[in-house]
Amino acid sequence: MGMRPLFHPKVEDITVEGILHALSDPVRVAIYAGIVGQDCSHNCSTFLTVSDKTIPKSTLSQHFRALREAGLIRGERRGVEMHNTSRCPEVEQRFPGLLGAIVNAHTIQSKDEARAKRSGAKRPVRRPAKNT
Amino acid sequence: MGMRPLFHPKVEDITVEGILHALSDPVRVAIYAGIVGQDCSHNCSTFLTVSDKTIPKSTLSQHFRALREAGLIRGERRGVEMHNTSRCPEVEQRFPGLLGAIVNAHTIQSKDEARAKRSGAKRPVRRPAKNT
DNA sequence: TCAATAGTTCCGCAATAATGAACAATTGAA
DNA sequence: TTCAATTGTTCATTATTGCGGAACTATTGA
Repeated sequence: MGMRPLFHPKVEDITVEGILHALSDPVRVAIYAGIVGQDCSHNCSTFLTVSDKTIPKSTLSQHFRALREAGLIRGERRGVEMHNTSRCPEVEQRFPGLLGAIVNAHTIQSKDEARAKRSGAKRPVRRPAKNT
Repeated sequence: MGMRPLFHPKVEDITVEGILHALSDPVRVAIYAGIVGQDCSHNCSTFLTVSDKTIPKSTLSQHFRALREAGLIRGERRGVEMHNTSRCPEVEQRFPGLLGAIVNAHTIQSKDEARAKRSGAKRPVRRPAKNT
């Protein structure tokens, strides 16, 4: 079986559920934040490890697919590697303020976690870890 | 086994992932929107059907639990039934603008869907349905 | 032509989610 | 008190989704 062509939803087909689901995963937000951060491109292998955890490339591939199919990023094959860009403007047009609020919330949380870690507190994580 | 006491995370333990995950489910956003809408209370059985689909009560119970444990709502036993209130203010304090943006985005999407339905278009749903 | 590089797909197993059935808790009536 | 009705929860089973190793595809450069 060959590789199927990359699917990208049209702006009007992007759903809130899709976006929330895509960004409810720590690895995916990390990836997404990375892509949004440097608004230029970004290829996959930049994200081989997220928060001290090595993500297998097959898993990474799936995560990128999830982000793509949620309409959050646009992927383009550039020779042997991928060129990923954020679709922020489009999403912003459809759901104003949504992405900003999410990214912002994540920033807040990261700072909190950093502070908690420094003070040695072991905050219980609500969303149960998926595997060990 | 008796019924365990209802668990509610402290504000500072509420996570973005938790919130996004909780609200990435159509049934749960519907429930949550209902509770936020009439800012007074709301009991479970008001939500027996969501978008032409009857949700079994055991499933509903789990959904309420998910919302509770994500820190989105507060549940209180009032005799035989439940009294659910939104924890909006608290969440707003921790993640300003987040809930507003999500609810707003959902409103936009609902209107789009209604318009699409009127014009008879069958828009593909990106986030695949979980069952059937 | 072939090795190296970068991602993707396939597939088995693990983790999550849905839900019917049995159960628990509270209320009100007899 | 005792019991039926009501409301929600828990358990057990099944279905769905997600992870990740191994094999594969596609492209580039030597």
